[in-house]
Amino acid sequence: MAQRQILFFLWPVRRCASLPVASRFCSSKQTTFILPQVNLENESLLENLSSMGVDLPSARRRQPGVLRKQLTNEQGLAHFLKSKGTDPETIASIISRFPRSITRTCAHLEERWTLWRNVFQSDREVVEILSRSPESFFRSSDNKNLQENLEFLMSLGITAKDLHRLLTTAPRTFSNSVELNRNMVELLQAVCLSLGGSDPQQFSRTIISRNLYIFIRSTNRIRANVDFLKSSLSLSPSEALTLFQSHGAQILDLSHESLKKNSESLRRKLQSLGCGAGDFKAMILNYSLVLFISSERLNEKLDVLMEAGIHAQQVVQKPKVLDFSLVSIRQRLHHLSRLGYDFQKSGIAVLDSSKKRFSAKMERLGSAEE
DNA sequence: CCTACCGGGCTCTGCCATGACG
DNA sequence: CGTCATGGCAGAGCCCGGTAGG
Repeated sequence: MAQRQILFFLWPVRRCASLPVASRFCSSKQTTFILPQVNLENESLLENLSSMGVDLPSARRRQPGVLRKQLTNEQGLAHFLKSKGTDPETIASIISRFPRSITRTCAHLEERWTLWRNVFQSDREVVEILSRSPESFFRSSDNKNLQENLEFLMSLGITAKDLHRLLTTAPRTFSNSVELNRNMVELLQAVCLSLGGSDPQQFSRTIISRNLYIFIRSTNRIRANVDFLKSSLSLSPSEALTLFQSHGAQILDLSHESLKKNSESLRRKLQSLGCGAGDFKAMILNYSLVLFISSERLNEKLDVLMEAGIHAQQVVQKPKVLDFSLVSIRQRLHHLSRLGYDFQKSGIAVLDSSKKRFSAKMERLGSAEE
């Protein structure tokens, strides 16, 4: 505690203001000693925001500097958002979560909105994304970059539908610099070429379509994961090309440490169940998303399946059954065991089906007994 | 009727560090 | 120096149904 106070004293004043605990400390006599005027918040701005229902402590914690500005456009922003169909509570929430939004001019907002509307069918859609993630819309003030981004993304030849999915799912992609997005595409194409692929354009399109988060990951992460999967599974170039263009595209955005951890854990687990390196590889190639599941959860799922008399080999061949929740898996195993279902004879595919299909199957099995 | 295969839907923001800039 | 813009990170699944072909 004593150390924290010393730190506050040594830090520049703005650091204090970004910490909730310190705000009182900063406005006390200590502050006037360090920096007299500059640190003052704009009282009329505070009143304005407050009357709009903005959560001031939250705004202060996030972007303290905005509250000290003399020129802001909160009224213009509110009016603008309202005209697009945003309700007052949402507007307040947007400002509370991304205060810098009130520094944008009306002309800027109008322009940016028009650019977004190139991709979205209605104002309603944009409002939904805005209320979900104000930062995605407001973090950058560079409309020219946004324009170039749109042109760049379209130049990749991704379909209008995929562009829409991309920006609905990962709106931050819009606010990345074009260079950053371009770097990612170039990385993907380089990966394709290094694997002897013949169509790097198509390769990158496919990965983007299958992994909508790709642009909000760092190229370092993607590169590290690509290299790790290639080496840890000893993938041949064509195996790698196939994997990354199918379900493997999605596991690229796992944090590198998690990917390694989950991967090692699964390898050990399979080993303990009597499976070899070939089985490990086969399982990943069959359904690489098993690497998404945390090691504890995955181990538990495997244990539950083994206890039900299923062989590890069967799961290796059909890892998609691990895609279902533990609760679902347990329930289904319970139902099946009551019917005396024989997994060795009938396989485990029954576990990998929708609720509707599973129930229908149960009914057929049930009535067949009587 | 059945299964295998496949792809899609949901959703993923909010925070921090750092360099640029005035 | 303060503020802004930008890059990067943590966290860690589940479920549905179209369709081809037996």
